[in-house]
Amino acid sequence: MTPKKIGGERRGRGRPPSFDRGQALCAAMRLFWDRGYDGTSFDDLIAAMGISASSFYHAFGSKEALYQEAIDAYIKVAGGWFFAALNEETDTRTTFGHLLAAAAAEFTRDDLPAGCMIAVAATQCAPTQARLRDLLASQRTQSEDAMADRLRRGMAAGDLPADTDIEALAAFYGSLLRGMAVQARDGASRERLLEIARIGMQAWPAAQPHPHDS
Amino acid sequence: MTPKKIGGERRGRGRPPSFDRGQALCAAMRLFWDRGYDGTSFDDLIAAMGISASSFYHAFGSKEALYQEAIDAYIKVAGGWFFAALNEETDTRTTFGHLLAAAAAEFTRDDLPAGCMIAVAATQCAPTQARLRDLLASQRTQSEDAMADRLRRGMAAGDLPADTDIEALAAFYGSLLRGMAVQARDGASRERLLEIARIGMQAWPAAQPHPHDS
DNA sequence: TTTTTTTTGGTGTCATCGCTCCATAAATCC
DNA sequence: GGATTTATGGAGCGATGACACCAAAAAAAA
Repeated sequence: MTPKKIGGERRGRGRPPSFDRGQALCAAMRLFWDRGYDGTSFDDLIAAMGISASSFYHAFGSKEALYQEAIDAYIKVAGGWFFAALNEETDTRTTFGHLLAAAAAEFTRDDLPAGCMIAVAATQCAPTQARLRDLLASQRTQSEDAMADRLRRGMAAGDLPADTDIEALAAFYGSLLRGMAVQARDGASRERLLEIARIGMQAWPAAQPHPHDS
Repeated sequence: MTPKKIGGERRGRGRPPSFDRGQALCAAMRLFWDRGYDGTSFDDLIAAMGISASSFYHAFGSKEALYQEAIDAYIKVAGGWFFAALNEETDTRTTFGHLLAAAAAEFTRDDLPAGCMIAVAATQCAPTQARLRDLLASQRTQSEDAMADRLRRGMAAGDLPADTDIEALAAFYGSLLRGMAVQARDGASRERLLEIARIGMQAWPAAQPHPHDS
């Protein structure tokens, strides 16, 4: 096979890879995203990545290791809009409104698989896959923690009533996002997801009545 | 093996089964519920059901056929509390509050697997399992339709503003329930789920201001 | 008792899955 | 150019997964 020039700079001794590792990883991510870990076979992977079994193991080690890399790659993609929305410089309520709207849009892109790669992955799996299950559950926890952090900042800024249960509110929006991801995978339209998001924002804690408020 | 007396009445000619079909199906349902379709192997199944491979195929036909029966059995279990809550004779808002609370309780029973068997099943799977995916998606749609029906009745009874988007509201509570199921599988406590449910009820449509309302 | 019907135990099969090995190819370094 | 290093192609391997077959067993029916 004709070796292709990949990436600008090349150095190091041996034969250069005939494929772009990043592109191959991206192809694997899409496949895992769409079909899950079990639903994606080794042969599916190397076909989609355009590489041979030996190159696969040489470059990625194992299916499970590749999956973990794919998760990391996904977090670079989804974490992009997720944290961008969370770190927006607006009041907390607007931030969460935008976060849900961004999710509705991202879950229904036509250039990527529907839904979220992590939201509902490995919730039902064999005991032998406990590692994957824990990995995914941990990622879900982390995204919820990020939302809780943002809510805490919001409370400090006075955007939320002082008696708001931050953890519960973060769990609520985390649940809603996961449910939206399922809807997306079942074929829900972007508009439908936006409606769900809009209703979800109706649950935003009402401001406490203050003596000096209108 | 000593043939066991099972069920009250026996008739028909041949050798009686040495196991209770209902119990075996129940054991399979629990396993599928906990581990999903892919995560449950043939050997796992016959071990949990306490029967041999030949008895398995004789009684259930195939793994996929058994899964469908297990889904039906689950619907008998979960449909019980689900439709009981939906058909409660109260106002619509109270009904949905009780529905979410019932889900929180049922998703965290200590005598059954956590979460819901259907909520997030087969959202990511191989193309060869399109049948299962469609089956599960259809079940999810049905439960959402049932909620929409109840909301429509509620609107007719004046429990909901006339401009309420019924489909969107049903999709919202459907999403929330699925998200709660994921939380449950990730180990969330019943109390946490109840908090999520409580917040979800804050999204209930506000009554339209009427001239003759207080 | 004999026949008929149904279930069971045990063994075998066939495909797939994830993975490994090794000889060879293609690059750099000396 | 030769040595060294890294990647590739291709063949194959052991385990598992889902399932099939068939003779024997256990019941009712004749």
